[in-house]
Amino acid sequence: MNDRNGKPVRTAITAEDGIDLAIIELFFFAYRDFTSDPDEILADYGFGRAHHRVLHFVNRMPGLNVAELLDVLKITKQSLSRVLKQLIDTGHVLQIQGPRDRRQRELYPTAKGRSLALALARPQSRRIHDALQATDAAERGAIEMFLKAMVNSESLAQIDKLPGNLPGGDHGD
Amino acid sequence: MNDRNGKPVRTAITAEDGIDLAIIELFFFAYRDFTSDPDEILADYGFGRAHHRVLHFVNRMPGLNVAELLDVLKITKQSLSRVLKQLIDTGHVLQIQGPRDRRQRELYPTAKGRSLALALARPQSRRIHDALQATDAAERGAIEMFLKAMVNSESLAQIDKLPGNLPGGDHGD
DNA sequence: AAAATACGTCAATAGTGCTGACGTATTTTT
DNA sequence: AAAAATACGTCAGCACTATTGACGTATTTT
Repeated sequence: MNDRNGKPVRTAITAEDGIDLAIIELFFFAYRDFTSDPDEILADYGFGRAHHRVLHFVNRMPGLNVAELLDVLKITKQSLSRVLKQLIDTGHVLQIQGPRDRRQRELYPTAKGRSLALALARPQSRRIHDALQATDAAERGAIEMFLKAMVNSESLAQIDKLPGNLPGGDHGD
Repeated sequence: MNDRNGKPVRTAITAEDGIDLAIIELFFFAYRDFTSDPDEILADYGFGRAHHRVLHFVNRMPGLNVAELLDVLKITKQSLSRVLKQLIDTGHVLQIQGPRDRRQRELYPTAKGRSLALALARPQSRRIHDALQATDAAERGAIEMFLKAMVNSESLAQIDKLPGNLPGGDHGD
């Protein structure tokens, strides 16, 4: 049964195969390690990565409603509900009835939720800062441009809605 | 119960908080969209991201044994076992008894496994290529250096073992 | 008054990961 | 040769995130 499906391929995939392996692999390792910092903190609260994402965007767009949050995260409301419920029950997030449309629930962080969001962002920011220590402004621009160009246009629309992000800050093209 | 835990914070976290929000958020969206390309292909096979990772590294380091694979992926053997079993049962990966140490199982892709690995890497490589279209060599170097600097030193050791990656290719510092 | 919308929730399922425990084949150490 | 360590596989149970489908309620729009 070991070789029923043909012989083993003994050569490695390499750059000759026309694949940008270097960046594919760097991206994988970099993102894994990038998320490991907040993961450790979250574990103390019994939270996971989903809580982090919700908390982050509630802090970045206070007052957004549930539909808007689902749109940013691109998950279903059933997935969101448990995570959001836990964040509300633990006093990190508040729901306030929409002033114009009372069907809506506006989401806000509490002071506690703000504090946790910053604690989660801090090690990530430090990692970025350290990684950029010998980087000049032009290089940083190239890095941001690259990351932005890796994003789908739908996601890009979400990014441009975040405060402090100059819409159309795309220097390329 | 809505405001038992204090008042809503109505201001957004911004760069003033000393956090590099731009890159944190770009990294999140970029990685999510980067993985969405292979995810669609994997769904046709009933596979998930874990299968992708195993298949990728088996193709990049043919003949590696189970312990080495666990070391690269940083998961437990129990987590690996289901995923690896499925890849073997579907004829994408072969296990061959280690020649020197017969306790070991060397992992190789089949032609089918190689083909799928390339099919999964291709859209990611194209996305990278497109993102870099207006990028010169120096900028590309800065991007690779940044990604590499984002990685933990333990992970870096793994990267340097991959074929085609000049060990110590770190230009920084 | 009827239809659409925003949201919450119940139920079932899938994929990935974990810890702990145990068994077997094989190699290394004593 | 016997004992210990190693490499691997597997069983069992659990947690987190995400999915689809269905249904209910309050509210707004038509």
